[in-house]
Formats: sequence, structure tokens, C-alpha cells
Amino acid sequence: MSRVVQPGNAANERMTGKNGTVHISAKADYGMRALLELVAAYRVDPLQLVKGEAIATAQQVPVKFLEGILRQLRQSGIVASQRGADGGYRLDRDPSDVTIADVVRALDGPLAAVRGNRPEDVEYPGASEHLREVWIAVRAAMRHVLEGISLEDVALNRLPSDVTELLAEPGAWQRRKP
Amino acid sequence: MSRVVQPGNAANERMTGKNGTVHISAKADYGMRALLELVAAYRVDPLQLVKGEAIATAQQVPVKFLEGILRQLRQSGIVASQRGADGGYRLDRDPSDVTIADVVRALDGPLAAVRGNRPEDVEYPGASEHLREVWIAVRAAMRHVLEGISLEDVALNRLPSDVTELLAEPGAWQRRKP
DNA sequence: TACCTTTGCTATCGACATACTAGGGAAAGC
DNA sequence: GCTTTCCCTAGTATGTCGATAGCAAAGGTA
Repeated sequence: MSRVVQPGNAANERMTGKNGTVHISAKADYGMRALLELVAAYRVDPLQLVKGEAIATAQQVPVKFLEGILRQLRQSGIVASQRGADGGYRLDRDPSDVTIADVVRALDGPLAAVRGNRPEDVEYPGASEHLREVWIAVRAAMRHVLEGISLEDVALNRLPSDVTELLAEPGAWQRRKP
Repeated sequence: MSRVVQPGNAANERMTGKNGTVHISAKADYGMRALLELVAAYRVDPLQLVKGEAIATAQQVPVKFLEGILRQLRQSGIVASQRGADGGYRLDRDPSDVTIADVVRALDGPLAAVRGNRPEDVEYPGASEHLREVWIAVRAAMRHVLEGISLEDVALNRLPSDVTELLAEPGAWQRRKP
């Protein structure tokens, strides 16, 4: 509808709808951004509360949608909340103790799936006998990255060394030729 | 109408539609399996044609759906086809020259997306300034695995060393505790 | 030529997920 | 009480995904 485009992707091509085998959903993206706002507050005072609307305006995210995300994060024990005037949200765990995988799993469920099944559950006949190992490896790579980065790492821009090596690979910042 | 997945039912559950931020679609899964059948034929005779229905029954995949997949793979230059009696499909490139990333891109488009946009296109304000690096790293990790494995590697079960290291990680074959 | 086989293509379908919005209700504090 | 804030359920628009049907086009065979 109103095409809420991020302030960075100007005259690029439209990628309408869901695209990509690894897809960071709006929930995961908004959730991470909300949590990074809470990390900033946490570093001032670990018990400081931030209102949902403050987070929403700071990150330019629909406020009612964000409320649902924050509720899920609370139910997963990542965030604590308080109601009433001067209420709000805060981190309930140390930022160094919450990984991106924690956040993604809390909001979107399991990291990886093959046709809706867990990778270790699929069976392959005949010539595709060893395909399962491939999907397991994909999931393992995903876990390796997402479980190795904490909220603190992102907030302070201090990513693990193997992750920065990934970023230093040639062409990591460009898209592949179609 | 609880859509809750029973955790104890191992054999046949479907996990309720699409799930997972890395999702290997039916197209990618079926496409890989079809190609591995074609690799087996290729090793006998690189020009040998295999009928769509033969592939479908060998891999237990819906025929008409597979036809569309094979057509996409032909349009991407991965397979060749011939019509008429004694027609069929064959690999059009050497199995060592086709990576899993090639297949996935041919069938499902770009490897990674953040809310439908390319990871390098999203822009983050304030506290989430460095979130983009994370998504870029996720995509780089995906590329590193999928561009490093060829059809031949899977057919002969000779995965690259860094991939087998991923598979040897403790817990790689088990799901994480919910 | 007529006929059969096999791929090529388009259109369509139901089911479900995604990304929201609406409109309240419940608690905390003054 | 009253206000503020989070909590919750339900609903909607849109799109994708997995799959099927039907027919056209290309190639071989008699």
C-alpha cells in the first residue's frame, strides 16, 4: 500500500513481496532495531524504561505492529515491560547475553526449514542421497553467524573476527550478477 | 483450531506451511534432486536425455510441478531439453561447474533479502546503525556455503573442507531447544 | 501425411503467511 | 477516579507457494 520505503533505496528496482531463500522478515528487522534502542538505554541505566512509541518514532516503525513484536520478545524473556504512566520496555538480559539467533527464533521460529520440515527430517532417495547434508550445513552456517553475534556486538560495532572476515570477502557488499 | 505442531510426532508432520528465515523452497529442493538425477545420467553419457516423468518418479515429485522447474533451469542455461519422442532433459554444463547457489538463484531469485529489499540497500537510523553489516554477513555466509558446493560435490559426497567442518560442529544435526 | 510422444507455456486454484490496522481491555501510578 | 501505558484479539489486504489443467509446439515414426 503506502509503500513505506526505507530512506536508502532510492531508484532501485522493486522487490515486491517476499524474495530470497534467507529472508529477514519485518518482525525480525523491527525487533532487532527496537532491541538496539533498548541497548542504548540499558547502557545508561539497566532499569530504564523506554516507551513503545518512543522506539517506534526513533526507528520509524509502525507503532501497533511494534507493540506485538515487543510482546513476543517479552514472552521470550528478552524484554521486560511495565504498564501505566512512566511505563515502557527494557532489556531483561544483558546485551552480551542475547544473540541475534535468540531474537530471530523468538519472532519467526526455527532458523531453517526445508519445504516446511526440519532439515534433519527430510529423506532423499537414490541420486539425491546426500542432499540432506547440504541443508544441514546451510543451517549450521546460519547458526554459526547468528548465534555468534550478541546485541552488544552490534551496538558497539564489534563483530566476531570470523564475521568480519566474511564482510571482508571480495564482493560481499555487492549483489551477484543476475 | 490450534495449528500447534506436536513435538512428539516425528514421522510425517508438515510444520505448518512456511517456517524459518532460511527456507529451502519446494522448487529449490525438487530442482536439486532433479539435477542430481541428471548428474547420474551425465556420468554415463553427458548427452543422455532423461524424461521428466522418469525424474519425477525417481524422486517422488509431482510431474507437472517439476516440468516448470526444469523449464526454469533450462532458461538459466543449467539444463538442456529436447521435445518429441525420445526427448527429455540433460545437464548443459559440467556438474563441477554448477553450484547450489546457481540452482537456488535460478529458481528462487536472490539468496538473501531484508524485508524484500537487498541487504545493502537498507538504511538504519540511530541506535541500529550497524545492523546492516549483520545482514550482509548473513548473506556472505550463505554465499560462502552455497557457492562453494557443486552438483558434483553433492553427487560424490565430497563436500569442501570448511563445509564438513560445519557439519562436525557439536549439535549440528540436532535442533535447538525451543 | 497422419499420428504419437514429449516438452513449452499460460492460466488458474486453494491454502497460508506476511505486514499491517482497529478497537478495545487491564494494570500501574497519581 | 483518571490518565497513561502496555496487553490482547480479531480482522484485512496482498502476495507467495505448491500444485494442476489444458493446449500449443517440436520432434520422431509409419
